[in-house]
Amino acid sequence: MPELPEVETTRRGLAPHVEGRRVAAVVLRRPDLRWPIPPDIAERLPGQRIDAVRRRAKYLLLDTAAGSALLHLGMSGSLRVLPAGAPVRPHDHFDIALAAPGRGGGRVLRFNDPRRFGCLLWQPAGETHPLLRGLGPEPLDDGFGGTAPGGTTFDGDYLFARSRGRRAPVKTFLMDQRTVVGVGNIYAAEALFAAGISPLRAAGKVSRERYRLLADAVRRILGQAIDRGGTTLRDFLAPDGAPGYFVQELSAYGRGGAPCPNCGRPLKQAQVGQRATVWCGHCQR
DNA sequence: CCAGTCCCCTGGCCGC
DNA sequence: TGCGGCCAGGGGACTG
Repeated sequence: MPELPEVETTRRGLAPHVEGRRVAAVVLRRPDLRWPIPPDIAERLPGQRIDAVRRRAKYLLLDTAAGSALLHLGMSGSLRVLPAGAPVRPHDHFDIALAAPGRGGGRVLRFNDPRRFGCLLWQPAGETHPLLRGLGPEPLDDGFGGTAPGGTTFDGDYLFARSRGRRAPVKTFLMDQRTVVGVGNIYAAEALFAAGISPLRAAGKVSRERYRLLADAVRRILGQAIDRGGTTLRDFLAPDGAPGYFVQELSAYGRGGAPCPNCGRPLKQAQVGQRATVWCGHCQR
Protein backbone atom coordinates (compact mmCIF):
# COMPACT_ATOMS: atom_id res chain seq x y z
CA MET A 1 0.00 0.00 0.00
CA PRO A 2 2.84 2.36 0.16
CA GLU A 3 2.30 4.21 -3.08
CA LEU A 4 3.73 7.60 -3.93
CA PRO A 5 1.93 9.56 -1.15
CA GLU A 6 3.03 7.14 1.55
CA VAL A 7 6.63 7.15 0.34
CA GLU A 8 6.63 10.93 0.10
CA THR A 9 5.12 11.17 3.60
CA THR A 10 7.92 8.94 4.81
CA ARG A 11 10.53 11.05 3.04
CA ARG A 12 9.24 14.26 4.57
CA GLY A 13 9.08 12.73 8.01
CA LEU A 14 12.57 11.36 7.74
CA ALA A 15 14.40 14.28 6.22
CA PRO A 16 14.67 16.59 9.26
CA HIS A 17 15.99 13.78 11.44
CA VAL A 18 18.40 12.35 8.93
CA GLU A 19 19.78 15.02 6.64
CA GLY A 20 23.20 16.19 7.73
CA ARG A 21 23.65 13.33 10.19
CA ARG A 22 26.34 10.73 10.01
CA VAL A 23 25.60 7.04 10.05
CA ALA A 24 26.95 5.46 13.21
CA ALA A 25 26.16 1.84 12.39
CA VAL A 26 23.99 -0.45 10.33
CA VAL A 27 22.34 -3.40 12.02
CA LEU A 28 21.00 -6.15 9.78
CA ARG A 29 18.66 -8.53 11.56
CA ARG A 30 16.94 -10.14 8.58
CA PRO A 31 18.75 -9.52 5.32
CA ASP A 32 16.45 -11.76 3.26
CA LEU A 33 14.04 -9.15 2.00
CA ARG A 34 12.71 -8.95 -1.58
CA TRP A 35 16.38 -9.09 -2.50
CA PRO A 36 19.11 -9.89 0.00
CA ILE A 37 20.54 -6.80 1.62
CA PRO A 38 24.11 -6.57 0.33
CA PRO A 39 26.24 -7.36 3.39
CA ASP A 40 28.83 -4.75 2.50
CA ILE A 41 26.27 -1.99 3.02
CA ALA A 42 27.08 -2.35 6.72
CA GLU A 43 30.64 -1.34 5.88
CA ARG A 44 29.96 1.30 3.25
CA LEU A 45 27.40 3.37 5.13
CA PRO A 46 28.86 3.92 8.61
CA GLY A 47 30.83 7.15 8.81
CA GLN A 48 29.04 8.62 5.80
CA ARG A 49 27.00 11.77 6.16
CA ILE A 50 23.48 11.59 4.74
CA ASP A 51 23.30 14.68 2.55
CA ALA A 52 19.72 14.30 1.38
CA VAL A 53 16.69 12.05 1.47
CA ARG A 54 15.21 11.86 -1.98
CA ARG A 55 12.34 9.97 -3.56
CA ARG A 56 12.22 8.54 -7.06
CA ALA A 57 8.99 6.73 -7.85
CA LYS A 58 8.27 4.58 -4.77
CA TYR A 59 11.96 4.36 -3.86
CA LEU A 60 13.73 6.37 -1.18
CA LEU A 61 17.36 7.31 -1.58
CA LEU A 62 19.63 8.26 1.28
CA ASP A 63 22.41 10.14 -0.48
CA THR A 64 25.97 10.10 0.79
CA ALA A 65 29.25 10.98 -0.87
CA ALA A 66 30.00 7.29 -1.42
CA GLY A 67 26.64 6.41 -2.87
CA SER A 68 23.00 6.06 -1.93
CA ALA A 69 21.09 3.59 0.14
CA LEU A 70 18.08 2.62 -1.97
CA LEU A 71 14.99 1.61 -0.04
CA HIS A 72 11.59 0.33 -1.07
CA LEU A 73 8.74 -0.18 1.39
CA GLY A 74 7.19 -3.00 -0.62
CA MET A 75 3.63 -3.58 0.46
CA SER A 76 3.84 -3.54 4.20
CA GLY A 77 7.02 -1.65 5.00
CA SER A 78 7.49 1.40 7.18
CA LEU A 79 10.47 3.42 8.35
CA ARG A 80 10.47 5.06 11.74
CA VAL A 81 12.80 7.38 13.58
CA LEU A 82 13.18 6.06 17.11
CA PRO A 83 15.41 6.72 20.10
CA ALA A 84 18.48 4.52 20.08
CA GLY A 85 17.69 1.57 22.30
CA ALA A 86 14.00 1.45 21.47
CA PRO A 87 12.83 -2.15 21.89
CA VAL A 88 13.02 -4.25 18.77
CA ARG A 89 9.68 -5.56 17.61
CA PRO A 90 8.71 -8.36 15.28
CA HIS A 91 9.62 -7.69 11.64
CA ASP A 92 12.15 -4.96 12.49
CA HIS A 93 14.59 -6.09 9.81
CA PHE A 94 17.32 -3.47 9.90
CA ASP A 95 18.46 -0.27 11.62
CA ILE A 96 20.48 2.63 10.36
CA ALA A 97 21.79 4.21 13.55
CA LEU A 98 22.49 7.93 13.36
CA ALA A 99 25.28 9.61 15.25
CA ALA A 100 24.07 12.03 17.90
CA PRO A 101 24.79 15.60 16.76
CA GLY A 102 25.74 16.82 20.18
CA ARG A 103 24.61 15.90 23.63
CA GLY A 104 21.65 13.61 24.00
CA GLY A 105 21.03 10.14 22.66
CA GLY A 106 21.32 9.16 19.07
CA ARG A 107 18.45 8.02 16.95
CA VAL A 108 17.83 5.07 14.83
CA LEU A 109 16.10 4.71 11.51
CA ARG A 110 14.28 1.40 11.80
CA PHE A 111 12.69 -0.59 8.97
CA ASN A 112 9.72 -2.82 9.73
CA ASP A 113 8.13 -4.98 7.04
CA PRO A 114 5.99 -8.01 7.92
CA ARG A 115 5.74 -9.27 4.36
CA ARG A 116 9.36 -8.57 3.43
CA PHE A 117 8.56 -7.27 -0.04
CA GLY A 118 10.70 -4.22 0.65
CA CYS A 119 14.39 -3.86 -0.04
CA LEU A 120 17.59 -2.11 0.98
CA LEU A 121 20.14 -1.88 -1.82
CA TRP A 122 23.21 0.14 -2.63
CA GLN A 123 23.68 2.55 -5.50
CA PRO A 124 27.31 3.64 -5.95
CA ALA A 125 27.88 7.35 -6.47
CA GLY A 126 27.47 8.38 -10.07
CA GLU A 127 25.52 5.28 -11.06
CA THR A 128 21.82 4.65 -11.58
CA HIS A 129 20.62 1.42 -10.07
CA PRO A 130 19.04 -0.94 -12.63
CA LEU A 131 15.75 -0.76 -10.70
CA LEU A 132 15.57 2.98 -11.37
CA ARG A 133 16.24 2.71 -15.08
CA GLY A 134 13.27 2.81 -17.37
CA LEU A 135 10.93 4.39 -14.85
CA GLY A 136 8.37 6.81 -16.24
CA PRO A 137 7.95 10.46 -15.33
CA GLU A 138 7.10 11.68 -11.85
CA PRO A 139 3.46 12.77 -11.71
CA LEU A 140 4.12 15.67 -9.33
CA ASP A 141 6.48 18.58 -9.61
CA ASP A 142 8.50 17.70 -6.55
CA GLY A 143 11.05 14.93 -6.36
CA PHE A 144 12.69 14.77 -9.72
CA GLY A 145 10.78 17.66 -11.22
CA GLY A 146 7.87 16.00 -12.96
CA THR A 147 10.06 14.59 -15.67
CA ALA A 148 11.81 11.34 -16.41
CA PRO A 149 15.41 11.26 -17.55
CA GLY A 150 14.91 12.32 -21.13
CA GLY A 151 12.57 15.11 -20.20
CA THR A 152 9.11 13.63 -20.64
CA THR A 153 6.48 15.55 -18.74
CA PHE A 154 3.51 13.82 -17.20
CA ASP A 155 0.30 15.21 -18.65
CA GLY A 156 -2.72 14.13 -20.67
CA ASP A 157 -0.98 14.53 -24.00
CA TYR A 158 1.82 12.27 -22.82
CA LEU A 159 -0.62 9.59 -21.67
CA PHE A 160 -2.56 9.84 -24.90
CA ALA A 161 0.52 9.50 -27.10
CA ARG A 162 1.97 6.64 -25.09
CA SER A 163 -1.25 4.64 -24.99
CA ARG A 164 -1.97 4.51 -28.72
CA GLY A 165 -2.32 0.94 -29.88
CA ARG A 166 -2.40 -0.47 -26.36
CA ARG A 167 -5.10 -3.02 -25.72
CA ALA A 168 -4.38 -3.53 -22.02
CA PRO A 169 -6.94 -2.02 -19.63
CA VAL A 170 -6.29 1.63 -18.85
CA LYS A 171 -5.91 0.76 -15.17
CA THR A 172 -3.08 -1.65 -15.92
CA PHE A 173 -1.49 0.97 -18.17
CA LEU A 174 -1.74 3.60 -15.42
CA MET A 175 -0.22 1.32 -12.79
CA ASP A 176 2.73 0.41 -15.01
CA GLN A 177 5.70 2.29 -13.52
CA ARG A 178 7.10 2.77 -17.03
CA THR A 179 4.03 4.86 -17.86
CA VAL A 180 4.10 7.03 -14.75
CA VAL A 181 5.59 6.26 -11.36
CA GLY A 182 3.94 6.14 -7.98
CA VAL A 183 0.40 5.09 -8.88
CA GLY A 184 -0.60 1.76 -7.32
CA ASN A 185 -3.89 0.00 -6.90
CA ILE A 186 -5.47 2.49 -4.51
CA TYR A 187 -4.73 5.70 -6.37
CA ALA A 188 -5.35 4.16 -9.80
CA ALA A 189 -8.88 3.30 -8.66
CA GLU A 190 -9.39 6.77 -7.22
CA ALA A 191 -8.01 8.64 -10.23
CA LEU A 192 -10.08 6.64 -12.71
CA PHE A 193 -13.16 7.24 -10.61
CA ALA A 194 -12.49 10.97 -10.46
CA ALA A 195 -11.89 11.11 -14.21
CA GLY A 196 -15.00 9.06 -15.02
CA ILE A 197 -13.05 6.44 -16.95
CA SER A 198 -13.84 2.74 -16.69
CA PRO A 199 -10.78 0.80 -15.53
CA LEU A 200 -11.68 -1.91 -18.05
CA ARG A 201 -11.42 0.31 -21.09
CA ALA A 202 -8.50 -0.41 -23.41
CA ALA A 203 -5.79 2.19 -22.85
CA GLY A 204 -5.59 2.86 -26.57
CA LYS A 205 -9.29 3.70 -26.76
CA VAL A 206 -9.28 6.56 -24.27
CA SER A 207 -9.47 10.00 -25.86
CA ARG A 208 -6.94 12.78 -25.44
CA GLU A 209 -9.49 14.90 -23.60
CA ARG A 210 -10.19 12.14 -21.11
CA TYR A 211 -6.49 11.52 -20.58
CA ARG A 212 -6.18 15.19 -19.69
CA LEU A 213 -8.84 14.68 -17.03
CA LEU A 214 -7.02 11.57 -15.83
CA ALA A 215 -3.63 13.25 -15.58
CA ASP A 216 -5.20 16.11 -13.63
CA ALA A 217 -6.97 13.63 -11.35
CA VAL A 218 -3.76 11.71 -10.68
CA ARG A 219 -1.93 14.87 -9.68
CA ARG A 220 -4.78 16.22 -7.60
CA ILE A 221 -5.42 12.98 -5.74
CA LEU A 222 -1.78 12.22 -5.05
CA GLY A 223 -1.36 15.77 -3.77
CA GLN A 224 -4.38 15.50 -1.50
CA ALA A 225 -3.21 12.15 -0.19
CA ILE A 226 0.19 13.62 0.68
CA ASP A 227 -1.60 16.45 2.50
CA ARG A 228 -3.42 13.82 4.59
CA GLY A 229 -0.25 11.91 5.38
CA GLY A 230 -1.07 9.06 3.01
CA THR A 231 -3.49 6.17 3.29
CA THR A 232 -3.23 3.75 6.19
CA LEU A 233 -5.10 0.51 5.63
CA ARG A 234 -3.14 -1.75 7.93
CA ASP A 235 0.60 -1.33 8.10
CA PHE A 236 1.57 2.10 6.91
CA LEU A 237 2.89 4.61 9.46
CA ALA A 238 4.84 7.82 9.00
CA PRO A 239 8.29 7.99 10.62
CA ASP A 240 6.78 9.59 13.73
CA GLY A 241 4.27 6.75 14.04
CA ALA A 242 1.28 8.69 12.73
CA PRO A 243 -1.17 6.93 10.39
CA GLY A 244 -2.38 8.53 7.17
CA TYR A 245 -5.91 9.84 6.94
CA PHE A 246 -6.64 9.74 3.23
CA VAL A 247 -8.50 6.47 3.79
CA GLN A 248 -11.50 8.57 4.85
CA GLU A 249 -11.64 10.13 1.41
CA LEU A 250 -11.49 7.02 -0.73
CA SER A 251 -14.37 6.97 -3.20
CA ALA A 252 -13.85 3.62 -4.88
CA TYR A 253 -10.95 1.60 -3.51
CA GLY A 254 -12.11 -1.02 -1.03
CA ARG A 255 -15.76 -0.03 -1.46
CA GLY A 256 -17.02 -2.73 -3.82
CA GLY A 257 -20.82 -3.13 -3.39
CA ALA A 258 -21.11 0.13 -1.45
CA PRO A 259 -22.98 3.06 -2.99
CA CYS A 260 -21.20 5.22 -5.52
CA PRO A 261 -20.51 8.62 -3.86
CA ASN A 262 -21.71 10.22 -7.07
CA CYS A 263 -24.89 8.41 -8.13
CA GLY A 264 -25.62 6.00 -5.30
CA ARG A 265 -25.61 2.87 -7.42
CA PRO A 266 -23.60 -0.03 -5.99
CA LEU A 267 -19.94 0.03 -7.02
CA LYS A 268 -18.80 -2.92 -9.12
CA GLN A 269 -15.81 -5.07 -8.26
CA ALA A 270 -13.73 -7.40 -10.43
CA GLN A 271 -10.19 -8.50 -11.05
CA VAL A 272 -8.29 -6.42 -13.58
CA GLY A 273 -4.73 -7.48 -14.25
CA GLN A 274 -4.73 -9.67 -11.12
CA ARG A 275 -5.75 -6.74 -8.96
CA ALA A 276 -9.00 -6.10 -7.12
CA THR A 277 -10.68 -3.26 -8.95
CA VAL A 278 -13.69 -1.19 -7.94
CA TRP A 279 -15.57 1.23 -10.14
CA CYS A 280 -18.99 2.67 -10.89
CA GLY A 281 -20.56 1.19 -13.99
CA HIS A 282 -22.72 4.28 -14.37
CA CYS A 283 -20.28 7.14 -13.75
CA GLN A 284 -17.22 5.53 -15.33
CA ARG A 285 -17.28 4.72 -19.03
C1' DC B 1 7.51 -4.55 -27.97
C1' DC B 2 3.28 -6.19 -25.69
C1' DA B 3 0.11 -8.80 -22.72
C1' DG B 4 -0.73 -12.15 -19.42
C1' DT B 5 0.60 -15.17 -15.53
C1' DC B 6 3.13 -16.47 -11.55
C1' DC B 7 5.52 -15.70 -7.56
C1' DC B 8 7.80 -13.66 -3.46
C1' DC B 9 5.61 -13.18 2.02
C1' DT B 10 2.74 -12.71 6.21
C1' DG B 11 -1.26 -11.20 8.94
C1' DG B 12 -6.00 -10.84 9.05
C1' DC B 13 -10.24 -12.64 8.25
C1' DC B 14 -13.80 -16.01 7.03
C1' DG B 15 -16.07 -20.36 7.42
C1' DC B 16 -16.33 -24.80 9.32
C1' DT C 1 -10.70 -22.58 20.09
C1' DG C 2 -8.27 -24.25 16.07
C1' DC C 3 -7.26 -24.59 11.57
C1' DG C 4 -7.33 -24.52 6.56
C1' DG C 5 -8.01 -21.50 2.84
C1' DC C 6 -8.08 -17.21 0.77
C1' DC C 7 -6.87 -12.47 0.06
C1' DA C 8 -4.14 -8.19 -0.08
C1' DG C 9 -0.52 -6.06 -3.18
C1' DG C 10 4.67 -3.84 -5.71
C1' DG C 11 6.87 -5.35 -9.19
C1' DG C 12 10.34 -8.52 -11.28
C1' DA C 13 10.71 -12.75 -14.03
C1' DC C 14 9.07 -15.43 -17.31
C1' DT C 15 6.18 -17.09 -21.26
C1' DG C 16 3.60 -16.82 -25.49
